[in-house]
Amino acid sequence: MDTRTRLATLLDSLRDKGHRLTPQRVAIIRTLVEHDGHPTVEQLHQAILPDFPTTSLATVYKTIAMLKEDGEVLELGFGELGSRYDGKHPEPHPHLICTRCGAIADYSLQGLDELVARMAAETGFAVASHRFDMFGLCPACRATAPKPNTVAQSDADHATGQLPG
Amino acid sequence: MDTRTRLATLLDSLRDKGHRLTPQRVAIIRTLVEHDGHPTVEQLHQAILPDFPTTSLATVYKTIAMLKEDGEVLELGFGELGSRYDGKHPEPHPHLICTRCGAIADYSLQGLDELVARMAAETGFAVASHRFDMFGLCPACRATAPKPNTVAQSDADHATGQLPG
DNA sequence: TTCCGTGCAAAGAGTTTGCATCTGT
DNA sequence: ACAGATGCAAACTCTTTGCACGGAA
Repeated sequence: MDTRTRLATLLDSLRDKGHRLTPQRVAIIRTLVEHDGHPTVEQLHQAILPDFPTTSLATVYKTIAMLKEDGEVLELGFGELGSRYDGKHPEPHPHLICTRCGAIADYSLQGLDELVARMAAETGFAVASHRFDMFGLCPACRATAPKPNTVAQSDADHATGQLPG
Repeated sequence: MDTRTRLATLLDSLRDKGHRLTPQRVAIIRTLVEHDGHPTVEQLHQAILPDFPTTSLATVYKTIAMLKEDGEVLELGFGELGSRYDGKHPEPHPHLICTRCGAIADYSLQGLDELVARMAAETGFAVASHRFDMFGLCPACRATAPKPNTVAQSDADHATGQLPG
């Protein structure tokens, strides 16, 4: 599903559920769906301010809360990196997080769902969702890093994109 | 390694690194290592208050920060469940989290490290650590739950223990 | 004796909430 | 018209920090 279809489908779905499509909401959702990374609440807010200068942070939080309830956004809470959101691919999938530049790359691992199902069967848990994240240095930071183990953090954005998987 | 050995080794290691072994620290660390679950900061604090009534929350946080730096405790940050700590097995391992009663069970999945290594090789990331959590209903809550999909949260403690894995 | 650790209180960040106003339907 | 959304500010939780006192080594 391409971004345009995803946006239209999402908006339809929200309308069907009785949610109102205010300009602010549409702007937030559009940004979320079109964003090629894993934006923070702050980034979403900044992105729509030019179009809707009075939009408050609270509205962004409320809109995200609504989307979360409907399962239309994946929330990635990190301790220090803050919370990031993925409105493009709301289904659980592995992430690779660079502890130096903060880049977050998606990865699709075939067979993961089966693995989760197997663990569920073995333990008796009814697994509804999961989270699989890996932390380390992205290729770019690896090349630049003084020492391969040094862990720092910055806001470099040279690798905020996706990985083929 | 049994709990007793783990405690002694950890204390030795801290001493070797020049940290002072105050009674409060020893109490916090002992509780952390002996705890059969994944205690919160608050729980650790409450646990040592009977022995050291003046201990502050700040000291617990500072002690945990020290242990984290030394890699002697695994921090599990959850959005709503708060942060939990594992001082028994600080190495990354999968967890099964019950979204109804809050129970957190450990699980050891053989072959996980190889899987992570494979993903690292494919993506070029230098993976230093990872996190793999599954969310759903534990066996006990499954049996009690009105509907298998209902997700609620409480502080039931009927299943805070470990799973064989 | 010397720092490091402790404990209190204040500060801080991120997120949520109450409420009056506004608006999509 | 009216239920629902917005925006502002206050509140809230969890965690960190500054600083003077106290205690481990």
